[in-house]
Amino acid sequence: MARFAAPDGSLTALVDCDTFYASCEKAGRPDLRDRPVVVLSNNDGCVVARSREAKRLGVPMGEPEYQLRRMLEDNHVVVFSSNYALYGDLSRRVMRTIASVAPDMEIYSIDEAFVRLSGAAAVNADEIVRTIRTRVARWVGLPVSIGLAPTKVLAKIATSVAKKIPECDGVFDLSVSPGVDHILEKTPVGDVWGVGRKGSAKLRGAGIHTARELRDADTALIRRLLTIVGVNLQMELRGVPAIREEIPMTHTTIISSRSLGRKIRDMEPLLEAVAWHAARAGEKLRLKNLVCGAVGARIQTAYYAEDQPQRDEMIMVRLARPSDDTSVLIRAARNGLRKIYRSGFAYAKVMVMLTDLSDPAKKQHNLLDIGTDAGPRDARRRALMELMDRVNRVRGRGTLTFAAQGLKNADWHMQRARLSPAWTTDINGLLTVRG
DNA sequence: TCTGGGGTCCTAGGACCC
DNA sequence: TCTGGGGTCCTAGGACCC
Repeated sequence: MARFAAPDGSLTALVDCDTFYASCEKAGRPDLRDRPVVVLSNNDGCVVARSREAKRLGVPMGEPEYQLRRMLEDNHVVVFSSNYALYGDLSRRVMRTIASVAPDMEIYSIDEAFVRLSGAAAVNADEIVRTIRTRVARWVGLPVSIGLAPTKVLAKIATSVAKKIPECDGVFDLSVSPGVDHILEKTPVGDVWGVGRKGSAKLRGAGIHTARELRDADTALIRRLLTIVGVNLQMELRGVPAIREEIPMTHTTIISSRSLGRKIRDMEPLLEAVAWHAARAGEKLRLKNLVCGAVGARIQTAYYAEDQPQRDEMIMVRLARPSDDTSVLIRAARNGLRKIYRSGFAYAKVMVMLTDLSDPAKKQHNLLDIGTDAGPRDARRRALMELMDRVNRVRGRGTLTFAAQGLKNADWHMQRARLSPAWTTDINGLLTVRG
C-alpha cells in the first residue's frame, strides 16, 4: 500500500510527552501513580497541567487555583507548584533517549520533539517510533504519544489522535491511515497547529470550519486571511513540508518576566523588580556567551481586574555599545522604567527583554569602538560578573546582587508554596538499578 | 486576598537614500 | 514651482506556540 509521505518520501514523527509536568511529579512519587495530580503556574496562579485522572475529574485548564481550591480538596487532588528545574532535567533525559533511537531530531519544546525519518528509516518508521516509546518509558519513566505523518502539521494532528484513541496504544500513523480526509473533517480549524483564536475566527467567518476545508480552500483567500503563515499551513495539510527545517541556534531575545507577589503602585519597588529581572536576564545572556544591544522594560497591570484602570507599557533602550554587564543592563532597564512609569495604576507584572543579541567573539569592528575595547576596566567588570555568576550558581540565586535589586525576600517576589523536593539527583541511582 | 513565563515569526509603517 | 517613487533597514506590535 502506498504511503502518504512527503514528496521526497520522508516522514515526520512528533514525540509528545503525556501531561508532561504532572507526569514528572508522578515519576518521582510511585505512591501517586493513580492519583489525580495538578501543577500550578508560577506564583501558584493557575492550573497549567493535569494528570489524566485530574482531567477525568473535570479540573479545568488555566483556571485560577483559588477558585478551584474547594473542588481540589474535596477530590483529594495532589497539587504542586511548578518545578522547572525538575522538568528541565527530565526533558533532557527524554530528548537524549529519543536521539539514541533517531538522531535526526529537533527539540521543539520542553516536552515535544520532531523526528525526521527518510530513506530506510521511513520504511521502518513504525518500528522506530515504537522503540522510542518503550525506551522513554523504561529509561525515564514517562509516557509519550507519537504521531507519524508526511509533515509537522499533520504529525501534530496524528499525535492528538494517538492520545485520544486508547486502541492506538500511544502511536498513530497517518501515513498509512485510509481515513485522512475523515480525520481532517473531524478536526476543527482552531485545533490546527498555528491557527489561533483570531485566525480561526477569521476562517469561520469565511465559512471554513474544519482542517479539511482549510486544506481545500482557495490559496489566495487563505493568504488574504492568514498571510503567508496560513499558506504554509495549507501546504503542510496537503502533505508538503513548508515549515522551516533547521532550528535557529542563536536566540533573538532573552526574557525575564514574572508576576509580582503583590500589586505595586509605587515606582521604587518596581525599580527593584526591574533591576532584579535585568540581573537575571544578564545571567542567561552570559550563560549563552552573548551580548545584547538593547534592553526592554515592560510593566503591566492585571488584565483580569477589569474594573481597575489598565496599563501595559513597553520601552526599548539602546545601549551605547553591546554589553553583558549586569550593571549596564540594570541602569538601562531602570532608566526605561522611569520613562514609562505613571502613578495611579496597580502593576501586576514586570518584564525585562534583551534583544539585538550577538556573539562578541564574532563582533565586526565598528570605527567608534577602536581603542575603547578591552581596557583594564572591562577586564575587571568581566571578572566580577564571572564571580557573581559562580557564587549564585553554587550558593543559590540571589546570594550576590546589586543594591538596586532590593532585598532577596522583598514581598514583590513570587510565591511557590507547594514545591516538590528536588529528587532528580536520586533517579540516577534508580536508572542504574533498572538498566 | 489569590489569574504563568519564555519564546518565534510576520507585517506595517516610519526613516532614510537615490 | 513642481513635491515622485522605489528600495532598504529598523522597530513596534500582533499572533501564535508550549
